[in-house]
Amino acid sequence: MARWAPGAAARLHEAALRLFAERGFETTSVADIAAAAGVTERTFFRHYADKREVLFGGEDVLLTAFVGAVQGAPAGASDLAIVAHALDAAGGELQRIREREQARVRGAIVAANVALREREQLKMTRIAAAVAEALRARGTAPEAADLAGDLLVSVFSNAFARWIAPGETRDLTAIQTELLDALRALVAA
Amino acid sequence: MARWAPGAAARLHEAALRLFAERGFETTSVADIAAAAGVTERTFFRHYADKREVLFGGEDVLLTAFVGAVQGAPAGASDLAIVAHALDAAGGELQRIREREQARVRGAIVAANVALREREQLKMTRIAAAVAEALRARGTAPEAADLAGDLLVSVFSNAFARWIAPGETRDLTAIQTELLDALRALVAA
DNA sequence: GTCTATAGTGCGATAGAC
DNA sequence: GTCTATCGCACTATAGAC
Repeated sequence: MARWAPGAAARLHEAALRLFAERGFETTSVADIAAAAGVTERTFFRHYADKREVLFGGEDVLLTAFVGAVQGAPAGASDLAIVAHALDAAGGELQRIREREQARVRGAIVAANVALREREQLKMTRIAAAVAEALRARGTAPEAADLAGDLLVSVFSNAFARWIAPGETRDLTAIQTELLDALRALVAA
Repeated sequence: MARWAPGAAARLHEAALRLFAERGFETTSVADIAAAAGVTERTFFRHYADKREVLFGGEDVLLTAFVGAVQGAPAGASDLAIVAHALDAAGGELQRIREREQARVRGAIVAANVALREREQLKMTRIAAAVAEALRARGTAPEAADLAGDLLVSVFSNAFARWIAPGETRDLTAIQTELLDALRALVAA
């Protein structure tokens, strides 16, 4: 018999998700979450640097998927083709590991709180910077790489928001492709 | 003789800028700023909702300039032409009201701290949303409007970062025009 | 695991301006 | 009298230090 039940991080994550959904992010204290998970406040902060991080645990999965796809894109592909390839690869990966309903619950929690929206945007900015860096490593000019990174994040974020919108049933990658086409039309006009 | 010196908000802003530049954002407490401005902590929070806001006072000047330019763009202009027009108008306005050296000091403070970078990104996201809304009001399709708002913010942010980079002497609007051209080339390829 | 600094809120009291 | 800006104090929660 273990001294404590194992999987404290996972229990904290589950408890936090449930309490945030029920009572909101701000009105749920770290003490509440810790108590619900059967640990002390101190243990919460050992697993998560701050209260928001409990909702941003596996965030670098997405970043890694995007960067890996950029690195693995065919040689000689245009920057926009690389972006399209990365969106397809990472979008597919994301759908494999995250259920849409689960994403909807989390999305509603994040949307309801400014501090969480800020954290989400930081995550996306980091992805944009990492993609830009991966493009520069392939030889793309610095300015173009930065713009392409932002562009990828813009298409992904807009597509993701629509993917978790109520009533939406299309594939994430299908929405991404549609938005990328809309972007081409926008800039070509 | 007034009971207190007037302009508490301005004094707090100046004191905060100076102390953040000297000692960093995190290592400067609100009590330090308030003391330097000759008021109490409570007065700081009456003028600024939180510690970061003291650096984001006139933020809606930029948002207003962008939205106004979108609304004032010639009828029948393409979405990209409207974006280009708004960048020119708001970029010119920004240079009129903000000195580059002052922007460099503030930029260094913001760049040195994650919480401030998050706040800055929230500001840019709000601009993107407001521009998208203004475009939708002109009849642009929702998806295209959202993408165009992000695109405007991407060009502006990248141009602004380069404008305050050490050694840079070009006009903000010139950098914006160059980046918008780079974006056209990127998407056309 | 405990202790402490700091951010941020709520509310009543106060002193001038109008 | 009303309105407004400030003070002063008590309080909670986060987060880091020890």
